[in-house]
Amino acid sequence: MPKQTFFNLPEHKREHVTRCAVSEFARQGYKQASISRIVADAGIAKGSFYQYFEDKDDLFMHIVLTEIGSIKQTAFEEGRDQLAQMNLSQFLRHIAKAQLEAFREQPELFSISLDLLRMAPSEPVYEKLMQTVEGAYNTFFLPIIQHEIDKGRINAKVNARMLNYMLMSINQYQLSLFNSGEASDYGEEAVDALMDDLDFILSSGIYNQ
Amino acid sequence: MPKQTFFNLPEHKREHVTRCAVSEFARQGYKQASISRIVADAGIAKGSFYQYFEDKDDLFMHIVLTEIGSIKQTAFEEGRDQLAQMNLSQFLRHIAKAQLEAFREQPELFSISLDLLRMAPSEPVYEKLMQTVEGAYNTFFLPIIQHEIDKGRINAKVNARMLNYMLMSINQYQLSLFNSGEASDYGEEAVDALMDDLDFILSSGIYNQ
Amino acid sequence: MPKQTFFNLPEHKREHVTRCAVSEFARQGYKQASISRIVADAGIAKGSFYQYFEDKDDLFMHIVLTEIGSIKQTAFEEGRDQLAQMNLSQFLRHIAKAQLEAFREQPELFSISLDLLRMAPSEPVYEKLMQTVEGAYNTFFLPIIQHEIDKGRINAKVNARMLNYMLMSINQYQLSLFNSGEASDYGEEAVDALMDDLDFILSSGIYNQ
Amino acid sequence: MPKQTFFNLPEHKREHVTRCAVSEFARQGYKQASISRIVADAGIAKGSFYQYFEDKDDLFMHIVLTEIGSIKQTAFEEGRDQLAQMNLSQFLRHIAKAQLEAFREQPELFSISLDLLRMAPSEPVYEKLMQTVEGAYNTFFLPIIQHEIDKGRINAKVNARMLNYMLMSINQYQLSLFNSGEASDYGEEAVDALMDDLDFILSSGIYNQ
DNA sequence: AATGAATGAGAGTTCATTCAT
DNA sequence: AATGAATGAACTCTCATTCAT
Repeated sequence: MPKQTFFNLPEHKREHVTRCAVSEFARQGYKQASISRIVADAGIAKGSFYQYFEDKDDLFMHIVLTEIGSIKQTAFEEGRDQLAQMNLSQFLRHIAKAQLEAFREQPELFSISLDLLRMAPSEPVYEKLMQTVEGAYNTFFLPIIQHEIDKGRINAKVNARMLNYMLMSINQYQLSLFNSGEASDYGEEAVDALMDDLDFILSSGIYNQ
Repeated sequence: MPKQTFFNLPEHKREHVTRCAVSEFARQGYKQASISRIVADAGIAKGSFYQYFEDKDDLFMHIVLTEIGSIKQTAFEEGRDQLAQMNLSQFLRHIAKAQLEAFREQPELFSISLDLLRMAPSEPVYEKLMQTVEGAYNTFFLPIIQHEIDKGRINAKVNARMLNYMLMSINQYQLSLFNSGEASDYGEEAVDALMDDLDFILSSGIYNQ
Repeated sequence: MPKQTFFNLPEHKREHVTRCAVSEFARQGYKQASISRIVADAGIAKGSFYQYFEDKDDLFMHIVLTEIGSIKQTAFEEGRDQLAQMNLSQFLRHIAKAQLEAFREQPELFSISLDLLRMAPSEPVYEKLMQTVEGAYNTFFLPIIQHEIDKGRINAKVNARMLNYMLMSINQYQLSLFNSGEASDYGEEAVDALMDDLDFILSSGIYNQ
Repeated sequence: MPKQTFFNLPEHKREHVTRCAVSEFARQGYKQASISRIVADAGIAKGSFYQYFEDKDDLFMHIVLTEIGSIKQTAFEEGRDQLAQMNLSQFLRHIAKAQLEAFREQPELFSISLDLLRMAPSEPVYEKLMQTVEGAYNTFFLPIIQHEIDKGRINAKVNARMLNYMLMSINQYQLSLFNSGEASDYGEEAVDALMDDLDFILSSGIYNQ
C-alpha cells in the first residue's frame, strides 16, 4: 500500500503521478515499465517516488486495485441499474458501449488488464495481488454475466468464465484496431459496427441455420 | 536466420536449446526474456549462443516462424483434409482438440503467440517479423474460418477477425486453466467439457430463446 | 554533451573523473578505452558514469572539445599576444616551450590528439566530432603558421599543412622521449636542447652549405 | 615466431594469409584487429590459424619483423647504392619517391608502422618486440640520415632522430591525403608537388631570409 | 517532505583462444 | 594438418533502489 505521504499529497498531484504511472504500465507492461520514465514524466524526484510508494510493486498493485477496481465498480453498478429497462441484446450493447467509452477515455487500463492476464503466476507481484484480491481483475465481465444468468436472460448452460474471456478478447481486438494507426478514425460508427458483429455472434452463434 | 552452426548441431542439442529458449520466451515474454538464463538453462556457453544465432531477435524470429509456423501448418492441413467428412460442429471440435493436443505438448508456444498479440507495432522485432510474414502468427484460425464461410457453413455475417480473436482467447483461457496448478488433472474430459461449452456458445449464442 | 549531473559535481570530483578518463583514452586510444577501467580508476560506480555522460562517445567528445580545445585556445591566444615583441625564432621557441609546458602537465592530451589523427573518418565518433568542430583538433599549429605567413615571417612557399604535421610529430617525438622511462630526468634543459635542434632545422634546413 | 606448420604452407597460401592479416592490422590497429575477420578473409579455419601462429601477438610480430623489416632493408640498400650518383637534394627526393612508391603498393605497412609509434610501452606485444629488435621499426629513415651525416651531406648539427620523426610524419600526412577520398587522383604529380614542398623546407628552412 | 547522485547486478554482445573430431 | 564449435572474460549500457543532504 502507498505510504501515508502519498495520500497527504494535494489531489491534483496525486492524480498526476497516478496518471503517468498508468500510462507507463500500459505502454510497457509491468516488468518493462521504468520508474525513471515515470518520475521524469511526472516531474518529481526519484527519491520522492520512494517516499510515496514502497517500491514498483506497491505502485502497480495500487493501480490495479484502485483504478481498475473502480472502473469495474462503476460499470457494474451502472449496469445493474439499467438492466431492468432493456432487453438483453440492448443491454449488452449498452454495457459494451459504456465499456468502450471508458476504453476511449482510459484505454491504458485495459492494456494493464491484459498484461495481468498474461502474467506468470510465479511472478512475485502476481502472487501478492492474488493474496489481496482473488482473481478479480481478470474477471471484468464475470459479475454481470452471472447476474444475467441468475435473471434467466443468459442461458445457464453458458460457461461464464469462458464468456468473460471472450468479451475481454473483444476489448483486446478493439484495442488493436484502435492502435492500428486509424485511431482518429475510430469513431462512434466503428464502435457500433463492431458491437453489431459481436451482437450477431452472441445472439445466433456463428453457423448457418 | 540462425547461422549454419546451429543447423549443424546434433538434433537433440538443437532441440534442447530451442526448447529452453521457447520456455524462457513463454515465461517472460520477448523483451524480458534473458539470453543469460537461456544459456544457463541449456547448459551452453554465452559465446556458443552467438555462434548459433545473430542475436536475440534472430532466435525469437526463428522460434516464431519455425515452431509456431509449423504447428499452424499441421493443424490447418490436417484440418482441411477432414473438413469434408464432418459436420461443422464436429469439425470445430476436432480442430479445437487437435489444437489442444498441440497445446498440451507445447503450451509455451501459445504464450508466445499471445505475447506477439500484445507487442507494440513499433517494436523492431515486430517490424522485422511483419516484413517476413504478414501477420500470420496472430491469425491462427483465420484461414479456416474463411474457408468455412466460403463453403457456406459459417454465416457470412460473422466477422471473421473477431471470431479469430475469440477462439484465440479460448486458448488463453485454456492456458490459464492449465497453468492454475491443476495441470496434471487437465485430462481429456476437461478438454471435452470445455469444447462442449464452446460449441454451445458458437451454436446457439448465449441467450435464452 | 555531459549531463547536468556532471556539472553539478564538486569540482575536485569532476576533475578527478575527467583525469581518469583522459588517462585511459591516452593509454588505450578511443576504441580500446574501457569504461569499466575508468570507473574503477575513478572509484565511482558504473551507474554513476551514466548519470554523468550519455555514453562513451559523449565522454570522449567532451574531453576532445573541452580539454584539448582549451589548451589550444590558451596556447594560441597567449602566443598571438607575444608575437609582436619577438623575432620569429624566439617566438617559435616560446610557443613551443609553452606547448611543452602544457605537455608536461598533461602529456595524455597529446596522445589523444594523435589518436584522433589516425582515426578512420568513418568512425561514428569522428563524424560526430567533425559536425561539431571542423577538423580543429588535428590542426593545432595551423592558425599560427598561417598568421606568420600572412605577416611575411614564414616564407609563403611553405606548405602550411605539412609544417603543421611536422610540428605535431615533434610533440610525438617529445612524448616518446618523455615516456621512455627517463620522464623524471626530462627537465628544462632537455626541452631547450630539443628546441634548439628544431630551431636549427627550421632556420637552415638540414643540408650543409 | 610462427610455427613450422606455417612455413610448410605452399607459398601462395602463406602470402595470402599474411596479406589478409596486414590488411586487418592496418585498418584496425593492433588491438582492435580481429582474428575472426582475418580467418574469414583468408578463407581458413580458426583452428588452422592457431596451428600456424602461437597467438595474435605472434602473428603481429611476424608481420612487423618480416614485412616492415624487408621494406626498410630494400629501401635502405637500394638507397645506399644510388647515393653516390646524386646530390643530396636529388637523392632525398629519390628515396622519398621510392618510399612513396612502396607506400602506394603497400600503404598498409605504413599504417602499421604508425600504429606502433603510438603503442603504449607497457603493451605486452610492444615489450616483446623491443626485446627482439631494439626500436627498429620506428626508425625507418634513421640509418640513411646517419649515413648522410657521416658523408657530410647533412649537417652534423641536425638531430637525426628528430628528423626521422619529421620524415615519418610526412608519410602520415601523405597517408591522410591518400585516404581523404581523393585516393584515385593521387598520382605522380601530387607526389612530386609534395616532395617539392618537403624539399623546400629541408633546403631552406621555413623563414624568409 | 523533497531531492538527485550513488549504487551494482544484470542485460546483450564480442572475441581470442582451446579442443575434440 | 584442418576444422569449426565451445568457451568465458570483458565489453557498453540500464535500472530499481538507497541515502546523504
